[in-house]
Amino acid sequence: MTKNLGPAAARRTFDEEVVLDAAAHVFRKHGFGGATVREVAQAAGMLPGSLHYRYPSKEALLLDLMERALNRVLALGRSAVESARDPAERLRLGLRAHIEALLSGDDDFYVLLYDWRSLEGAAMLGMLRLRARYEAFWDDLLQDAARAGWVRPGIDLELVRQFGFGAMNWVAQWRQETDPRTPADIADAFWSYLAFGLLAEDKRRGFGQTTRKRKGGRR
Amino acid sequence: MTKNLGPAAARRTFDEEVVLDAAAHVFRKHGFGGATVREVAQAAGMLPGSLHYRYPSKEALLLDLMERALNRVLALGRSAVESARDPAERLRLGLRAHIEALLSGDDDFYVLLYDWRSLEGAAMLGMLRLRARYEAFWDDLLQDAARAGWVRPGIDLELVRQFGFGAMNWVAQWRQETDPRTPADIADAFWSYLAFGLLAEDKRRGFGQTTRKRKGGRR
DNA sequence: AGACTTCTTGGTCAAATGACCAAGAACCTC
DNA sequence: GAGGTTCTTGGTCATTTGACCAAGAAGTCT
Repeated sequence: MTKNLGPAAARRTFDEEVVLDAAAHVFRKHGFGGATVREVAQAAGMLPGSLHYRYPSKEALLLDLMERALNRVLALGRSAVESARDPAERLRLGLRAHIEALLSGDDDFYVLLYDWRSLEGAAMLGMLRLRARYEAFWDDLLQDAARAGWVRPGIDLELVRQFGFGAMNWVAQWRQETDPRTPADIADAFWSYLAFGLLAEDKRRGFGQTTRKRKGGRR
Repeated sequence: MTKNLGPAAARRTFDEEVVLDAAAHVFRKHGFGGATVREVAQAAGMLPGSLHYRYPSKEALLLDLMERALNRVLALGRSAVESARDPAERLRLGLRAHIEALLSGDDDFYVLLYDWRSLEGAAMLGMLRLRARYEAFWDDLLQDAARAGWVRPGIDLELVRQFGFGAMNWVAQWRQETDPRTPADIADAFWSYLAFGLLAEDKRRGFGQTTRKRKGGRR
């Protein structure tokens, strides 16, 4: 299967992948707190000592894992989006990429989503910095769309990003393997709801089209 | 503070609340797997033995806790919604109630959101049944709106529910105590985005207003 | 106040857990 | 194939963990 990739270093990275895959699987199943290094080792096909040789602590595993996850979504998002110039289309493609990543079966993303609270101190800060890059990726997409006049006025783009993140990430929670909707179906439906809204044409009058009764001023 | 509510039974329920509050706090902080019964006991102001007297196991705590959480959101949602007849307004009020609950500081909801994976077997099934009641509450709201002609055709209401759940629940993740937006602000903004969509008026032509390229047929 | 129930105390117990390591096997390089 | 490096083995070790309990204290009721 995996032919000889060259000398030692290559196998080392390969091994690391295997270990992180195992960790992702176990952490996803039990949560970081509930998982044991022994089970990770077993899932990786090695003894606990061998795992310890590669990773000195459980937390180190979590860190590398979440970093890998973040790099992966970011890479997938960027590559998905680059094929289109149109800002709205780029948003749609980004949405697709994110949801397809989540539903690809890669356990990494679940750990990224659900074990955030297990990070501490510097580890947390590092992750936040990395996460900020992904958020910036989306903010760019949104701002490009807004600048090109695609977005109706009065919309808080940061709120939209969070709104979208929530909707997308939640898919990992509810979507079953047996669901007839493909990831792309779901993404496109989400895009359509988000872009056009739910209301029927004849019901769109009579409501403030931006938030009603604003409280604080814009920041 | 808490005046004598009457005889023993009252204090017992009060005690149980205290214990569940403590459990909610600890589970939220470390996750169910990472939390210890000792810490729960301490947070509840009692020795581990006393906690054991009330709850025979850690899992029993989780169960009661999640049940309480589910009953709470459901009750809050129902009561928020009953003041309006208009289907769109009822949706907006439901959204508000859900988000305000999440941001109220009640730890229960975080446990409900993040420790689902710690449930097993019958416990899981029981929770699913309870959760279904909350989902049904929302489906009713959505179907009422659709039946009254508020929703543009071709929209998958179940998908909309999940879409909304995701957006709402995610708020618990990102919203900081220092955020100038009130929970109601956020809820109303979400409602506006969901109802009207993001696109500017002049950009709404030329796209299929429902999902493009449907794959499977409608179920 | 006496009888009874409820709850707490302070601890035990076996199992699990994260971290660690000495000794040796496997591998690589020259 | 010798010498050095990398990795594995099989285990140890101090803690922590969930569960449990006998004995007594506190509360309740009549």
